[in-house]
Amino acid sequence: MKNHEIATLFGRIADVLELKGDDSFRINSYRKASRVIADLTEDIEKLASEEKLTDIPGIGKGTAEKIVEYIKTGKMSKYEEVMKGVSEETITLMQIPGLGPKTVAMLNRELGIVGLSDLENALHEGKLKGLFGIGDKKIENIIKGIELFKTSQQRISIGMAYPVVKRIIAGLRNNPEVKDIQAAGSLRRMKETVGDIDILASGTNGASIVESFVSMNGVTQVLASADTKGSVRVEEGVQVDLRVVKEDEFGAALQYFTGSKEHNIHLREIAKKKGLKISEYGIFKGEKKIGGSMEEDVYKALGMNCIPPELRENRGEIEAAQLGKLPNLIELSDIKGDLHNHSNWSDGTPTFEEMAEHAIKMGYKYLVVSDHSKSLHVANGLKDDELLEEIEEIDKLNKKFKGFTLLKATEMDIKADGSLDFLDNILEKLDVVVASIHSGFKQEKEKITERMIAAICNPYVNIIAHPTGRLISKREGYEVDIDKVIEVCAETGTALEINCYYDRLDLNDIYCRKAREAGVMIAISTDAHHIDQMWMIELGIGIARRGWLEAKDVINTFSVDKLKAFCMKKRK
DNA sequence: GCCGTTTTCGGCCCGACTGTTTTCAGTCG
Ligand SMILES: Nc1nc2c(ncn2[C@H]2C[C@H](O)[C@@H](COP(=O)(O)OP(=O)(O)OP(=O)(O)O)O2)c(=O)[nH]1
Ligand SMILES: [Mg+2]
Ligand SMILES: [Mg+2]
Ligand SMILES: [Zn+2]
Repeated sequence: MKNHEIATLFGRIADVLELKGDDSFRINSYRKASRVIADLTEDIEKLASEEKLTDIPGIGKGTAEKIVEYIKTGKMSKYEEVMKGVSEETITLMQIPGLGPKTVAMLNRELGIVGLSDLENALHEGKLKGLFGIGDKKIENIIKGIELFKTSQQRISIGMAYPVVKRIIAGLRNNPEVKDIQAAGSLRRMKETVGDIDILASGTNGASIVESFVSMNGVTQVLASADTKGSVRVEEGVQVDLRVVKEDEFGAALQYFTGSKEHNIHLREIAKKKGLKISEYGIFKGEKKIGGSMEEDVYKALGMNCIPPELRENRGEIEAAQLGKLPNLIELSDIKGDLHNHSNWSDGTPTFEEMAEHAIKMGYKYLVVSDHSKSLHVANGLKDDELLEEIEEIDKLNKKFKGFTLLKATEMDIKADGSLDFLDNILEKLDVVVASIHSGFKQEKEKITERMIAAICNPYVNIIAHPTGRLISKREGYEVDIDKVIEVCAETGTALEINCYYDRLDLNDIYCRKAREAGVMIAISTDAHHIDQMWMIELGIGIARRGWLEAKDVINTFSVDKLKAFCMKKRK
């Protein structure tokens, strides 16, 4: 798919136009186009051939033409044109905190600064002094910004940020000045990666709260500290921003600070058309404040139900809310079991007993034991006789439980040649069959898709695990025609997994939404190899909610009998 | 550059902080 390339090009055009001082609204349009294309689940070439490009909100005549040109010729003349005489390095300079397009352009014009090393040299030689609009403090700021830029890390998985934010909030609650406190930003929206951690607190003594914040354990660097806000870096490397507001502003501030930016802008536009004004301080009619202590005030004022944070990406949730058609999103308490877990029979650490004990503690009614299969030597995959033995063990153990069942399963390898690791005479003895790809990542898209489809068409295969194979911190997924996979899953009654492991989160939110729209059932599974990974089901719930899933779309909201029936149905 | 049941032209979210700013531009969230 060329989606990613085209989105990148529009983003670049926006950057360069900004540098050149072009109209900010036009720049915004390119940014918006870039974003909607990146979010698209359809292949943009397909949409172009059907002349449906301008149906996409944010894509008009101009951008549509540029897309078509790129698809036809592999080039976008607007891009080539604006990039003339501009270096990529110069664009990167704008990422330095405190350095915006105006300053970078000026430095380039006046001192011929192209990249970071030029800038550092110029600073060293004191060349910035005396330039228009640059004083000592500005220079100081740029030096700090460069340091911050050099040491800042990439976006991290929400799974890494999650424990950090829990720890910080628990710590700050010890300060009695804190009335209300909650995570906001991308973390509250459960976005798969977060750029920073945003926390909102309320109370009258902001200084005390910020003081607790910057002096808490784990802080390695204090980036800012004032009466109503603080910003630190913690030992995990991530930046944490705290804002403190008055109690009666908490709702409006939480709405603002949760974002997303695009969601906020869209809401504010609607408010404006209704003669209202929304800001982080409240909802206003003229001078009069008409709400803002509760978050839902903001949505109520616009005639909407409160939109769940996970949906707030400006991907149609505002329109749905206006029509009263928000989905009834799945919740953690709907989950009755975990559908992908490893024991010490393959590469996991827990015994069956330990797994069951923990599952029961989590309120589950069942747990799927899905150890690896024989081809996966590195993971100590089970051979036929070992799997048969495992089945016997589990059957024995199950007699001890009341209202809880360990389900017999395998995570069967889909081998590089497309064949499966067990024959039907083994598979028929299992309750659930999970299948997944662990090899041949570099194969052609057609080949990988073919392997996947073959597995999906096997009447014993119920769930395809980590369907794209991506690892958030390490690699893109393998090339697979996800549209085709979704289509065949829908036809065959095969479920797709949201793998909850923090570095996978695969399916992601947008594929998940797409699968649901196609009528594919979803399994939310942790793929836990240790007991202490089972909490990650919370991450998967976040992804599911971002994918607009309701409880009825998810097979592990089913009772054990209904789940078994779901699996058996395919065999008939 | 995009968009429209009050508009096909004239808008496009709103506010805080900083600096060398004398009335505001640039940057950020
Ligand atoms: N109204 C409005 N709100 C904004 C704007 N920029 C940021 N916000 C709000 C919404 C964001 O979710 C929130 C926190 O800002 P962040 O830069 O931390 O963004 P966010 O957490 O969404 O993403 P991140 O993962 O940190 O990159 O502030 C803006 O330009 N206008
Ligand atoms: Mg953030
Ligand atoms: Mg932030
Ligand atoms: Zn697994």
